[in-house]
This record gives sequence, structure tokens and C-alpha cells, in this order.
Amino acid sequence: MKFTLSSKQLAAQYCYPYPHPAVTTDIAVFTILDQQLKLLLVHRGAPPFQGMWALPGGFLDIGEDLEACAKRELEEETGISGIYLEQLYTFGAPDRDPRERVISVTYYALTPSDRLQLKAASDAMDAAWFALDNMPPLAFDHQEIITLAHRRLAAKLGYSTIAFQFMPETFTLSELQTVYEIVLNKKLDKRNFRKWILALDQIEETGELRRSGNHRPARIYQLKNPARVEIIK
Amino acid sequence: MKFTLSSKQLAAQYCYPYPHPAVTTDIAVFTILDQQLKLLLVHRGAPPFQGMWALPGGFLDIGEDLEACAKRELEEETGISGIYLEQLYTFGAPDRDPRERVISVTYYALTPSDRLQLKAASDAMDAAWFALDNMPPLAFDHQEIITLAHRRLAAKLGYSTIAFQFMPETFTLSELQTVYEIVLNKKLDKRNFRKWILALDQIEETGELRRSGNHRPARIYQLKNPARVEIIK
DNA sequence: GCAAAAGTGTTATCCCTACACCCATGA
DNA sequence: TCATGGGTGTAGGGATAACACTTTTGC
Repeated sequence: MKFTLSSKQLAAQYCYPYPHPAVTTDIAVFTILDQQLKLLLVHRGAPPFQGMWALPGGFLDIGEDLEACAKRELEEETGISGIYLEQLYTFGAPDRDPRERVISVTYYALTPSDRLQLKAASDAMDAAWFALDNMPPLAFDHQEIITLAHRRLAAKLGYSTIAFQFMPETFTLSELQTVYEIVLNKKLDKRNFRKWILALDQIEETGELRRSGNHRPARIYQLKNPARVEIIK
Repeated sequence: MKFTLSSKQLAAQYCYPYPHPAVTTDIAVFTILDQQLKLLLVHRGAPPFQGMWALPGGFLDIGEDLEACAKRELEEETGISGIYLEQLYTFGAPDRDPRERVISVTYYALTPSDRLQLKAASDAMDAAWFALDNMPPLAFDHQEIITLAHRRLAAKLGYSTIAFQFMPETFTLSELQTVYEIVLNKKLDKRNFRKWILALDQIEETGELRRSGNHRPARIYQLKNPARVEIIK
């Protein structure tokens, strides 16, 4: 038996007995830059939402793990790799993408700001950091994803050591406190913060001092277990 | 231009220029029955994993919202509807389903045990409740889903009022305490529990008493905002 | 010497924990 | 009257929150 197909259908060579949605991953990458919580966005060069900004992300390769997809898309679109990544939520409203049905498995990620030079140095990809309180209009439902990611991040500061993922290898206690203050958006008491953070037993002095201006030098600290996020409480 | 297709390909009428995974939802429904935390499983009548037990769930209809899919599958396979449902995690290991690439967006749900009569009364669907510490071998990666759901449930008892979703409309404080004890798997102090739960300001006395044996009758309570899960702390 | 950030302790308060006895009922 | 679960308060300990001054440096 033989049947005929138009050339348009010929291009579509992956066929299923029932309709299948497309699956993407999108990643909300946070960092702290210029004393602000910032998020990495990419500029869309193609429709839909051409010219708007969006989260980095893209279609899942068949046979590729979800988290691997998120890491690959992040690397391809922004040059960033090797950072802390965690699944956030899966968005699947039927009309969230005008092209076809798309399910987006979203992740959020944190990176120290000193890793960003790599990205800036890479070729002129249309990626940029935006302060969370100054976002451009976003493609798809990405604003919703960002709002959820921000809430999750702030909540997780309270019961885990996730904030260390923002820190470079070595840092001062004041720098660390500033990170907490920026993410939580409130001032913290210096003495209480130091007592608390040291009691967590997650950081140690390097013995070095950092001189940075006309004031007393600060002791430099480092993580005891780099790259581990511990649940506290 | 014309091309030829086999009849097998003809059956596959939904075609895409790139391969698409299938998307399913799976739901871990918890209840408390016979003083035990139990989970609802369905018996698989068809391959793969024919004859094994699995979480209720199934393929997403194109155009259907993810949560709607979870509710529909739950209703179709077990007769349960109108219960508390929350997204859990999305599983997508490339080989988790032998048929094709399947992404499963999982949910967990809680229901009072007095709603279950409906299901038992419905036609002889192969659905049954299993104690969490006595599960049969499960299809796919469903054991992993259940482990995660259980962890999330126990954690959420500590910072939300999710446990009320296990309760019938009215209940005594002892019944409520027993629910907490079963899920957390530890005894709680009666006086401390009562102080704590009343301080949450989520329940109120109905004024009724429940007589249930040769002992003093218990005061009956009800939720102030039925069906709302509040974040506490 | 002065401006600027680093560093340091004590006290009060709140919350959680531990703990034991009387009450109301049915049999 | 007795067995059974329902119902109640207080005291101690630990964690959190409030609060101000001295130190070290660069200019």
C-alpha cells in the first residue's frame, strides 16, 4: 500500500500516533553584581517574541537528561558552566508558546559574580544581567518563572547554605553579610549575623587579610566544603 | 512530488520536524487509614510492567493543562476528585520508560480517609491502598517518586497546615495529633501539641462533643478556612 | 587626626521542651 | 469502681534579637 505526502509533511519526519508536546528547559541564573541581585537574560533574535528578552533555555534533545539539557543550553547561550543548578517548577499552560504546545521544566542557578568575566569575554552573545527590580518586558511566561525563582531563593536562604553559591572562593564576613542583605532585602545586625554564620560551622578563616581602603583590613574566609549546599535547621 | 510510506508509519499521524518526548503526569495520593500512612496504587493491566503496581497517571492531552491532566487521570483511574494537589518534581531520565522518551510531571495529593468510600463503591477498578512501609515492587521509577513525595510531605508538615488535608470536616485534637504522629513517625507531647496547634489560629471548636468509648467525650473542631493550606513560621 | 569599615559581649525575650495529674464517660 | 482516653499549666533551657564602642588602616 502506498500513500502520498506533501513536501511540507516530508520535512516533519518524527511521527507519533498521538500528539506530543515539545519540552524545553529554562534557567533563571542569579548573581550579585554592583550590590544588586541580578538575573541573566538573553535577547531573542528570532520569533516568537523577537527582540524581547527571555530566560536562557531551549528544547530538550531526545535522549538527553533534563538537567543536562539545562546545563547545555546555559553553556550554549551564555558561556556559563559548572554552577549550582536546581529544578524549580514545570510550566505547561496550553497557550504559553504560540508555536506549539510546550512544556518548560525550569531550573534556577546561582553563580559568584567573579565567574562572569568568562562570559563577557566570549563572543558577542546577546546576554546581559538585569537587576530584579528593573526587568525589561519578558517573552513567554518568563516573568512568572522569575518571580517563583526569586521567592524560592529567598526562602532557601533561611534553611540552607545556598547563599554561599554566590560567593567567590574567598570572602570576608562583611561581603557575605551583604549578600544576605541583598537577597533578603533587609539590613541584618552585624554581631548577630557573625555569631550565626560562624555557628553553622561551614566556613573557616584562611589566615589572610584583605586590605581594601582606608580602614582596618578584613579577615578572609573560605568554605569548608566548597560546592555543597547543606540543609540547616 | 510524491513519497511512499509504510502502513505502520501511516498510523503515526502527528509529525514534527524534531523528535518530541511524550509527557505524562503521575500522582502520589496519600491518606491515613488504619492508623497508617497509605498511598494509592493502580494495577497495570497492560505492558510495560504489566501486572505490577504503579502510581495513577497517564499521558497529557494536547491542549490540556498539566494540573488538569493530573486531576483527570486520578478521576479516571481511581474515581477520586476534588482533593488537594500540588506539583512535586519532574522526572525525565532518558530510559525511564521502555516505550519511548517520557517526561513525567509528578504531583502529590492528600485526602481524608472518609472520602474513600466513593472510590471503593465505584466499579472494580484495580486500585488499592498500600502502607508506605509495605509497598509492592513498582513500575517505572515510581518508587523514587514516592520517596520524594513522602519526604516533601513530612517537611511540609513543619511549615504549613497541609496536614489538615488529611482530616475530615470535623475532628478531635487527638485525631489530629495522631495524623501528625503517623506522618512524622514519632510521638508528640499532648499538651505541647495542643498549645501549638491552637496558637496557629486555624481551627475552632464546633461546640459539639464526640462520644466514642468508655471515656470522656472529646471536643470537636473544624477548620476556619477549609481547603486553604497556609504557610506558618 | 579623621574617616571608614572591621571586629567584639551581654542582656532580655521568646519559643520550645519536658513533665503529671484530674475529668468525664461506658461498662 | 475501674479502665480509657480527654483535658489542663508551669518551669527551665536554648535560640534569637537588641544594642555601642574599640580597632586598624589609608589619606
